[in-house]
Amino acid sequence: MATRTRRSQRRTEALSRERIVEAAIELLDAAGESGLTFRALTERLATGPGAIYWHVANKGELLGAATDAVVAAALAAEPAASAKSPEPAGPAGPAESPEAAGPAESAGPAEAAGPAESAESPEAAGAAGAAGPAESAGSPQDGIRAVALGLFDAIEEHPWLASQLMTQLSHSLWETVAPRIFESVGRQIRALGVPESSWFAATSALMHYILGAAGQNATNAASARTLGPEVDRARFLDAASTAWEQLDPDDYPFTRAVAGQLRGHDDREQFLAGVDLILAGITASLPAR
Amino acid sequence: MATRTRRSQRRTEALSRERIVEAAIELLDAAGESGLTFRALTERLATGPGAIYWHVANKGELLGAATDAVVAAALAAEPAASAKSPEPAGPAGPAESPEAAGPAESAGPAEAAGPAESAESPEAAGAAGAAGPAESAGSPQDGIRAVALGLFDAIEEHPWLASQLMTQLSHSLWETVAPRIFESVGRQIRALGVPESSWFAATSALMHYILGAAGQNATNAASARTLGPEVDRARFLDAASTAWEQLDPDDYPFTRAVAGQLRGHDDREQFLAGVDLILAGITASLPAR
DNA sequence: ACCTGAACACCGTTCAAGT
DNA sequence: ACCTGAACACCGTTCAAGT
Repeated sequence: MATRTRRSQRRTEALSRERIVEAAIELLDAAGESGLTFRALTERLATGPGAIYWHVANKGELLGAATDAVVAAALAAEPAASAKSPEPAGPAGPAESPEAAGPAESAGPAEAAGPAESAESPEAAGAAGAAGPAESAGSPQDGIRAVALGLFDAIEEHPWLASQLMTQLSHSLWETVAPRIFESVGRQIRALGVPESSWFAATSALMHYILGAAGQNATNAASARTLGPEVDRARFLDAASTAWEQLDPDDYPFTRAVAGQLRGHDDREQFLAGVDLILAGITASLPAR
Repeated sequence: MATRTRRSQRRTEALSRERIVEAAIELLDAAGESGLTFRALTERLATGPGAIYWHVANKGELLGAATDAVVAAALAAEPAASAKSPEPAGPAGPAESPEAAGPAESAGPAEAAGPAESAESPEAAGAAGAAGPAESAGSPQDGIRAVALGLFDAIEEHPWLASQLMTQLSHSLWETVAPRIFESVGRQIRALGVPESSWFAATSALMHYILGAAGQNATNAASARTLGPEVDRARFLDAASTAWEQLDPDDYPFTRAVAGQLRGHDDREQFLAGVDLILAGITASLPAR
């Protein structure tokens, strides 16, 4: 049974690119990258493949649009590209408007980001104002941590996102999602007092770390989920840690020594420690105040 | 024409897991991840799919084996797991021996790594000896740069590697390739004088950055290659840079300001600058000597 | 302008059968 | 023990045809 319309499909509101992207994100979240299929999509949207191809060029473009929508939503709480925040969805990029905000958010495991909101760059202080409900700390460091955690959480909620951002980062994504991330991270770098000649290098380094670490974490989480439906994150780390402890002592002395730290570590904490490490490197090479 | 045996296939030496992995790497290098097909594999090896499935469980395992082989080769010049370097290929891991060295190396663009070889950790100084033909510098920093460049080059030569390492990093890879990288990077971290309690965090941060940055770079290089068969890397950066310069000034002031640096930058140099940034952060938080 | 759905070429994987 | 190759279920994409 349940062959059709798991979703009570009114199917009044005509097909649109937005609806297709929304459905694609839902499928990706539910079943990973292999879950996004034109067959599954047509069933969920109650159409034929031709209808989808009328709105979307191919699967790659659809993946790109889904990626952009989720990243935009993740950075929306941030002061990134939101000088005109109240309006529904102004066309942010130059070419093909990128689907507005993200659907399928659903506030996952109840706790969500935490800090967020926070700092605008000092020299443009008038714009941000005191609108934050929470603490709204001020330092650029806090701003960077907030952006980093925003992406970290988005990738954890949408594990397929890591692969897209890291390695599918096609031409079109370079022109839509890369600027979003660069802008959010870079404003804080600028606020930190980094000299302009180092902006690109510092921002790139941070972005690479953030995507790398968040991606790895999401993969581990996904692996853990696959092993057993629940309980399992600790079990996964425990298994990996045990395997490391059994490596050849001559070939892998360091890895064996570090196996215990693998077992005990908290992903989120470790992630932020890495961010702070890079921030320490950046501030250490800052010109004298 | 040319339907069969593009490769003059003697086909005497029986099929083996090694030959299959070797052929898989060749296909991946030649045509990317989508180029690895059981059909293409059977043609190149002059067999049927059943023969391959007798040696290999499925495509995922084959990808994992290819990944492990290439990473092992990339780190082989390093002092990682090579206490017994002359011997052909001792079984390094505990389970399923990992294919020995990498085939398909072919010394790409004639120049290759550069530094490499270099330092063993000080407290085991006797083992390394003065065997290096080149400069063989000594500092742990140089060691880390060498490991980082080794992986950077491997990913550039095998662009499919990034995606495997970043997001396909399945259970089995955690137990074969992750320790290789951890060991190579971690020994230098230890030699740097980082306190043991921070080994895991520091090594992880570096590894995430290395994989993230190298992966991004490989993707860009691949995108550039797709646009035009040659010339193109500069053209690709130029196009992206121009697109960034045309972003909305209100929404993307930082990204616009940094577009010029995107155009001019050298991937390799930028990559090493990021490594040094993290090293600066690590040494900055070192306990007083 | 927008949608339908059969059809095409291709994919990973299986398996009865051979040697 | 190792290999063959037809067959199966599924995939992305196309396209003549409808409204």
